[in-house]
Amino acid sequence: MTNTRPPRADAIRNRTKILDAARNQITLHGPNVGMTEIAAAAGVAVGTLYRHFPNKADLVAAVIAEYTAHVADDAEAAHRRAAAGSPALCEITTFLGNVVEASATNHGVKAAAHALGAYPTDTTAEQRASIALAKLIEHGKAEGQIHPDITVDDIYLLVATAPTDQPPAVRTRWLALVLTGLTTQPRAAVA
Amino acid sequence: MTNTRPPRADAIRNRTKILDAARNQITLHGPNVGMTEIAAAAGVAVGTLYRHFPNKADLVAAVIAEYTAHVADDAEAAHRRAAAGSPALCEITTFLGNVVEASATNHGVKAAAHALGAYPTDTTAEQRASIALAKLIEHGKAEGQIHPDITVDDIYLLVATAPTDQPPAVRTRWLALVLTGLTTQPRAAVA
Amino acid sequence: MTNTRPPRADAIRNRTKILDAARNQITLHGPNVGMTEIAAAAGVAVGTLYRHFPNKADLVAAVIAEYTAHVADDAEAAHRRAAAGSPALCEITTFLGNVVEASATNHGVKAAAHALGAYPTDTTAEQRASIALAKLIEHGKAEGQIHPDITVDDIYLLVATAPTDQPPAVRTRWLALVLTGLTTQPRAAVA
Amino acid sequence: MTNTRPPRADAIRNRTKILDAARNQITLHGPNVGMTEIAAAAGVAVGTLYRHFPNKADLVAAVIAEYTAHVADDAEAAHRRAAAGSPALCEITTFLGNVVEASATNHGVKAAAHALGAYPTDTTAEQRASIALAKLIEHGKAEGQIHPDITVDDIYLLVATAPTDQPPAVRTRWLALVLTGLTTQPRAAVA
DNA sequence: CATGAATGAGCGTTCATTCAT
DNA sequence: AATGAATGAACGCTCATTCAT
Repeated sequence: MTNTRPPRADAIRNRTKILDAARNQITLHGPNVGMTEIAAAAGVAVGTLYRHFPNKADLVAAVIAEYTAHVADDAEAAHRRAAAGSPALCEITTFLGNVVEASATNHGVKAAAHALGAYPTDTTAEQRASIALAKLIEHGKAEGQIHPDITVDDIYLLVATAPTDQPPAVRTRWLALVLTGLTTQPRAAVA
Repeated sequence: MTNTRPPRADAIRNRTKILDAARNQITLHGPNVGMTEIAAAAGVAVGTLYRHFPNKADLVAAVIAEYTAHVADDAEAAHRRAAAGSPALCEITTFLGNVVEASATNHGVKAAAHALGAYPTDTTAEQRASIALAKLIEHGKAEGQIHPDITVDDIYLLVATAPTDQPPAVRTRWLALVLTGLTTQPRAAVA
Repeated sequence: MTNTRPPRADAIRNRTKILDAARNQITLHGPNVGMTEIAAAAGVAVGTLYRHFPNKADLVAAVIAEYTAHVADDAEAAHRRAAAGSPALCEITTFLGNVVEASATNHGVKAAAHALGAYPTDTTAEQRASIALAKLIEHGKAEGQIHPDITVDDIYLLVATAPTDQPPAVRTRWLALVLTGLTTQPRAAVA
Repeated sequence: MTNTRPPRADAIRNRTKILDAARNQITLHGPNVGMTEIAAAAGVAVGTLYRHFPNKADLVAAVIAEYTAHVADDAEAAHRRAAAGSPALCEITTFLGNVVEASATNHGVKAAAHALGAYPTDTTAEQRASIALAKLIEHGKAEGQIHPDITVDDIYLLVATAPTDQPPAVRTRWLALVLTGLTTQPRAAVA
C-alpha cells in the first residue's frame, strides 16, 4: 500500500551512517559520547539509532566487528599476495602496518568496548583472519624468514598491543622494534 | 593486635586504604566505578575520600603516581645492580618483566586516567626512571648487547604497550618477542 | 475532554508547569529547594526539567523573566490608561500596587536568582517597562502631581524594596508611606 | 587542676571572633559559606565553633541578635538626644540613616537567616528599640513634624525594606524619598 | 576544651533507554 | 518506520554535623 521511496535501502544506509557516526564521535570525543550525539552526527534521532542497535554495547560491538572484518580482509589480501610469490615477511610487515593504522582509528572504540563489555558475537571475521595469517606464517617459515616458533597468537598479541594512540612516527618505530621478534635475523639500525 | 577504633593517626592509613581500593575497584569494575564504591571498598565514607583527594581525577592521578614511583624504584634498582656488575641486558629484561607485572595491576587505572585527563603533576619519579634507564642502556651498549640505536623512549614505548590485561603466560611471551628488538642478537626459540 | 495521556504538544505545557512549580516551590520552601522537588511539583521527572532548562540558574532566570514581562505589561497598561486621560499619579499608584503584589509571589525567586547569579539575558521586557514608566512620569509631572525630581530609577528603587514577604495589609501601608515621596503634596492620614 | 592560661575570657573572645567571622564571611561569600570557612576565618576549628553555637541557624541568629542590639542602641541614643532637646524628626532621620548603613553590612546575614529560618529567640533588644522609637515618635508628633498616624511598626517597615544591597548613593536617595512618608510636610527636591 | 578527620544525606546534573505520537 | 520528549537511576561532589583523640 505504501508508495513511499526506497524502504529497505534507506535502512541499510542508516545503519552505515550510524556506524560511521559512532566511530567518528567516539574517536573525536572519547568513549563516553552520548547516544544522542552519535545519533545527531548520523543525522537521525535516538529512536532510530535504537531501532538498529538495541543498546550502546551492541552499537560499539558492531563498530568493532566492522574493524575486525577490515583486518580479516587485510590478512586475506596479504596471504593472497604471498601465495602469488611476494615474500611472506614483507607481507606480514605490510599487514601489521595496516592494522596499526586501522587500530589507531579505532582506539577510542576499543576503550568504549572494554568499558561496556561489548564484544562481537560473530567470530567469522576472526576466523577468516586466523586462517589467512596461519597460512601466511607457514609461507614465511618455509621461506626461512619467520622464526619457527611464531604462531598466529603472536601476531594477535602484537596487534593488540600496538600503540594506537601514538603519532605515526612512534607507531613506525614500534613496528621496527617489534618485527625483530618475528624474524630469524637481527635488526638493522632504524631512525 | 590493636582492636581499638581507627583514630587520628589513621588518616594516613586511610589514604593508603583509599589508594588501594581505588586501584582494585577500577581494575575490577572498569574505569567508571563510582567514588562511592571506591570509598566503600576502602571502608570509609565518600566524604573521607574527598577529604584526601579533592576529585576523581586527583585520586586516579595519585594511583598513577604510586605506580610511577614504583617503576622508578625498579629502574634505579636495576641500574644499581648493573653498576655492580650484573649484565645490563639481563637487568633490562628483569625491569621490563617487573614493569609489565606492575602495569597489569594498573591497566584500568590508566584507562581511567586517560578518560579523566588525570596525570600526576609531580614528574620527579619519571625523571628518576629516565635517568636510571639512560644509564642502564649505556651500560648495555658498552657491553655490546643492547642495539646501538635504542633510546629511553623505546623502553617507554614498550612499557606503554605491554599487554597488561593479559594473563602472565601471555605477558611472558610478549616480553620474549619484544626483547629481541632491543638486542644485537637474533632470538632463540621460546615456548 | 481529551482523556489521552499527555502527548508531544504537552512539551509546551510542561514548560509552563515547570515554571509554575519552580515559583511555587521556591516561594514555599526557600531558594534552596532541590530541582527534584520542583520537578515532582510539576509532575515530571528531573530529566524533563533539564530538557527544558539546562540548569538551575536558567530555570530561575526564566521565572524572573516571566515576572519582568508581567511588570512590563503592567507598566504599559498604566501608561495607556494615562494617555487616555486617567491621572498619572493614580496610574502609578495602581502600578506600584500591582507590582508589589506580583513581587510578593516572586520574593524567594529573587533571592534564589541572587544566590545563583541568574539574571535574564533578554532585557527587552525591562526596556519596555522603562519606556512606559518614563512616559508615565512625564505625564504626572505635566499634571503637577509627580515631584519634578522623580526618575524611572526611583520607581525601580521602590519596586525593589517593596516588602514582598509581608501580608497584604502591611504592603498597603508601605505603599501609602512611600507614595508620598513621589508626589508634590503632603500625605493624608491612612489607617 | 588545670594551670593553663585564661579559661573563661578566651571563651568570650572566641565567641566574638566567631560572630565577626560569620558576619564577614557571609557578607563576603554569600549566605551559603560553609561552617568550616567561618571557623577558619575566626581562627578556630569547626568543633570549637559548634561548641559555641549548636548549629548554623543559631550562629546566624546570634549575628542577627548582635545587629538588633546595635539598632536598639541607636534607637535609644536617638531618643536620649531628642529628650535633650534635639528635634525628633532630625533624630529619626539620623537613626534611619544609621540603620540602613548597619543593615547594608548585614544584608547577606539576613538572607542566610531567611534561608535557615533562623531568628533570635531573645526579643529584649527589639523591645528596647520599640520603646525608644515609640517615645521618639511621640516627641516628633508633639513637635508637629511627624505625621500623626505614624507608628513604630512604620519605622520597622521602612527599616526592613531598606535597599541594603545598594551603593551608598542609592541608599541616600531612598532615605530622602521615604522620609517624606513620615513627615507632615512635602518633600524638597533632592539630587 | 580544642581539634579536625569522618560521616552520609542531599544536591545539581547526565545519559542510556523507553514510548506516545 | 522515525521522532524526540520523558524517564529515573546513578554520578561526582558538598557541607552541616559528630566524635575520637
